[in-house]
Amino acid sequence: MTEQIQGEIPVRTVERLVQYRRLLDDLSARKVEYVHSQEIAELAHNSAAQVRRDLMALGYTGSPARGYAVQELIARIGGLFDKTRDRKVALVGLGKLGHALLSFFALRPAHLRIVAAFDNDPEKINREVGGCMCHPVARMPEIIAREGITVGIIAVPAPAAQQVADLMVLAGIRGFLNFAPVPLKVPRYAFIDNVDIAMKLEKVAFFAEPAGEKTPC
Amino acid sequence: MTEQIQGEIPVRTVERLVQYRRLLDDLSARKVEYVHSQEIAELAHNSAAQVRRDLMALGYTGSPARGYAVQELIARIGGLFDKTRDRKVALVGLGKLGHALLSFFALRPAHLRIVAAFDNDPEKINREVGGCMCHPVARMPEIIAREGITVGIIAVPAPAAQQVADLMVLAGIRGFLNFAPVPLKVPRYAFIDNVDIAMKLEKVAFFAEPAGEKTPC
DNA sequence: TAGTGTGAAATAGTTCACAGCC
DNA sequence: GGCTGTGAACTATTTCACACTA
Repeated sequence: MTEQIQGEIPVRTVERLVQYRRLLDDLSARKVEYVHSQEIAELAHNSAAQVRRDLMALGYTGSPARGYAVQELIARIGGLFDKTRDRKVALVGLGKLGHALLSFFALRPAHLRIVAAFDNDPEKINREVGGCMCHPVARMPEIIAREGITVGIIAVPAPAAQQVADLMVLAGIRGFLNFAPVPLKVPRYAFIDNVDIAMKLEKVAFFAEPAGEKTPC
Repeated sequence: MTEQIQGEIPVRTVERLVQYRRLLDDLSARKVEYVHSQEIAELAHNSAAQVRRDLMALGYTGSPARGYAVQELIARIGGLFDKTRDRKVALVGLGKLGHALLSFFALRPAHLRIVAAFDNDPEKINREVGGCMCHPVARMPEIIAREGITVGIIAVPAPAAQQVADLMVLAGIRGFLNFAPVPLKVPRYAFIDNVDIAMKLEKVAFFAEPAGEKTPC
C-alpha cells in the first residue's frame, strides 16, 4: 500500500527471510545441520513452495538429498542483511509509545541501534532516556546529518507526523517506520512502512466472532 | 499470511475503512458535508476506484453530483464496527511493550477497553498498572470467562507466546493481536494478526538506500 | 459533465505440478 | 524415493474504462 520497492527482492520475501532467520538461529542452537523446505514451512506457517521460492531469492541452492545447510543459509541471509549492519536509527517522539520502542529496540535487533531521540517536550530534552540522549526536534537535521543516520522511527501524534517526516527526509533519512495513524507522503526514493496499532486492534476486534463458541478442534 | 477471514468483507477493506473513518471524522470536524472519492483517495494515498470499491462494501451509494455525505458515511462505518463496541480486551505480558500498549490503548480506540492484564512477574501481580489490574496468568481462564473478554493482545516473549495463545483460546478469546515475533497456531475460528515490530524495522533498514543521496523532488 | 457503480483487464502473489537430481 | 528448482495455473487484489445518472 505504502511501500515503494527499490531492490530486486520483493518486500514480502524480505519479511519472510527475517522470520526464517529466527527459525534458523533456533535450529542452529539445537545443532541441527540440515533442514528441508517442508520443515521451515511448518515452523513459519506457510507452504513449502513459498519457502523454496524465498530461499532461491538468496541465490542459494539446496540439495535434494539433505535439504538446506542451516549454517550456510544463516550466512546467506546474514549476508543479505549485512548492508543494514551499520545503519543508525533515529526515534522522533518520546511519548508512551516512543519510550517503549526505545527500550524495546535497545535489545532486539542487535545490529540496528537507535542512536538519537527527538522530542519537543522541555521535560525530556537533554536528558538521557533509555540509554539515549533526547534532543529538541529543531536540532534533528544537524544531528542526523552528523551521525549519518538513515533510518527513522516516527512516534509522534498524528497531526505532527507529516511535518516531522518532511524534516527527516531533508535531513537524509531514507527509511521510515511510521507509528502515527496517518498515511505519510515521502519521496519515491524513500521507503516507508506503517504500523497502525490502533487500526490493527480494531481489525482484530472486528473479526473476532464471539458467537462462535465452538470447542477447539 | 496469518489472517483467516470469516466475514464477507475483505480484511484489507476493513483496514482501509478504519482509516477512512479517521479522515471522515476530520472532515466532519471541519464541517465538510460532502466528499468525492477522489478527495478521500488523495488523503488516504490510494486510488479513487479503490475508495469507491471500499465504500460500496458498506452498501452505501453516493451521488454523482455531490459525492458521499460525510455524516452518512461515518454512520455507516460506525454501524459496521458497532458490533465491536462492547468488546473487552485482555493484555498478556507486562514487559516494556505491554506497558506501553496498556497506556496507549487507554486512550486511543475509545470503544475498545483493556479490562484485564496478565503477567507472571510477582512484582506486578495484584498491582494496578495504567489503570488496570494485573493478574497472574494462572487466573486468566477464570477472569476472561467471567468478564466475557473476546479479544486478546499477546505481548509476551516469543518462547511463551504459543502456550499463552492456547490458554487464551481455551478461555474463549476469538481475536488475537500478537506482538511476539513467532507465528502462532490458533484454531480456524479464531482470528489472528501479527505485529512484528523488530521485523518491520529490519525491513525498513533493508530498503533504506543511503546511496540515493538525491535531492527531494 | 463530472463523478459514481461495476464489468473487464492487468497486476501481484501464491500454489500446483512435474522434470531432474542425489 | 523424496526433495529441489521452476514454469504454469491459479487466486487475490488493484486499476482501467465506460455506461449511467443527477
